[in-house]
Amino acid sequence: MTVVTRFPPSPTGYLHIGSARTALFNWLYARHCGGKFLLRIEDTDRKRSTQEAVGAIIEGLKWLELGWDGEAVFQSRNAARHAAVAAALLAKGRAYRCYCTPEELTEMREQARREGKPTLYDGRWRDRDPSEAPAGVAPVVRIKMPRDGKTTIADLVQGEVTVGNEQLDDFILLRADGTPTYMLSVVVDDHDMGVTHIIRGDDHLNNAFRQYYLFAAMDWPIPAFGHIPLIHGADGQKLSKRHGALGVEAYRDMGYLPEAMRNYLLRLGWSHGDAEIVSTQQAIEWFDVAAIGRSPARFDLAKLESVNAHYMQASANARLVELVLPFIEKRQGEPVGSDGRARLLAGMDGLKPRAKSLAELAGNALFYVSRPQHPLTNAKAAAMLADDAPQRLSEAAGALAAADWKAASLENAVRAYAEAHGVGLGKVAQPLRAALTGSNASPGIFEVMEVLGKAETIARIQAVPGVTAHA
RNA sequence: GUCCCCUUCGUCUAGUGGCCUAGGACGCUGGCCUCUCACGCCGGAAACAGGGGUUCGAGUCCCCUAGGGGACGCCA
Repeated sequence: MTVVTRFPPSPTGYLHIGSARTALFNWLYARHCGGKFLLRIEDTDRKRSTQEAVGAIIEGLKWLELGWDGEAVFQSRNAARHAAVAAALLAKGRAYRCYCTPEELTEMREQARREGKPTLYDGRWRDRDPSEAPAGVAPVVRIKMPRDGKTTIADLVQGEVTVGNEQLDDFILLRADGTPTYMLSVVVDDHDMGVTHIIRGDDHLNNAFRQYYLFAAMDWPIPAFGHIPLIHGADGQKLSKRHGALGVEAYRDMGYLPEAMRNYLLRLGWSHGDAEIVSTQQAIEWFDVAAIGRSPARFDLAKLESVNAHYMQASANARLVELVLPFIEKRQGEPVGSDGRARLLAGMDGLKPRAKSLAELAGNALFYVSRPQHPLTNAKAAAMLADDAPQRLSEAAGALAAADWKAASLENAVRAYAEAHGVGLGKVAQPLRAALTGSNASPGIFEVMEVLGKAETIARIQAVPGVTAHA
């Protein structure tokens, strides 16, 4: 049997982080089994679905590099088919028309709650003769669910879950206006698309029991279910926009790499022994729904950053330059020239172990594309330029001018200068750092000089107020 | 209110009755390295929610309590 999984977002917003993980798991499982991963846009709620949301979701999946097989299915286009299935169920006697008004249903629920009973539809039209139908009320179509006994689902993640059938009411298949409900649409589409494994958030666990009987009523094979726990915010509460339930594009814009995002999301709920850094290839090989944990996980930005830092260090310098460019250009408001790009590439080895995100990398790399402006805004760096620093810089510039322009020889020159004047290396290196980078923290200063080149280095030193032209 | 699910360091987790004086990772922290900041390396603090069973033996199995989450729509 070929495994077929699907990801069915409703296009009412961006692709948020929990959905992204669900998509990842479905994608991994399909790839692991050599099966298919399908995308279905559940746009049956015409009022809330938007074209922008469809675009955002597709962009999000593409960014995460979770490719789907075949064309995306738009659920709204299958409405006629869904209605036909409801009609078939009606003809088979597995469904019936219900003439209750919304007000009547509300009253029914309120009373049930008052009496401490489950707030479910009581089946009052299940066996009533259609001739009793009130005039002027358009009926809905409801499925006939079993009235007693219990139902057990062997969930791939949760294990065996049993519920009393009295908890399952005759839910609506077709609304009064003839349009299908979610419950009908998913089942019909999952069947028609040949879905074999439904892996989704455990907020759908209850729905599985209802859908189970809908498949059964049509004599369709019942797919396997795997309900994964939801992701919570750092405070343990439901993930909301305040703490992490951002669209994946927000994480992209914060400067996280897609492979880091995948690795982080993978470890949120799934594990393989002590493995932390798991390549996508390795994940496909190892992934198993049974290894997904059953308790909800909290979203932890610090860990994401750490994983991201790992993948940044593993990235090729040229790729990092391309990825960081937009961040730098956004910060300085103008394009980076070819000199700047060349410096970024040459300096990347020193830059990348110092950043956990592309945004941070951009901030640290700014000095390579534009000169520090005096007076420096960085107070600590400004302090390094005080007192006798200008004199040291003037003299050091002289020592530098004679050196071969390589980090090692530049270092030798500065060390020799410091020794000759009886000062620590830091006394010279720190003013140089402030002069060249405008900051008190940077890659190794001799590496910086090499990358900047002789002319630029000397120019930046001479730009420091109080430094006398020497070289 | 009814039903379902969950509960190991702050966080993500390993653990499937003895290998656990509970392991790893992030974070925190002490140190080393050092031109700064990182990286890296070495070390530390830090958890089986509580209570009953079952068993020679329980983090691992059962029950109860507490806490957390989810679902109860003519939304998806």
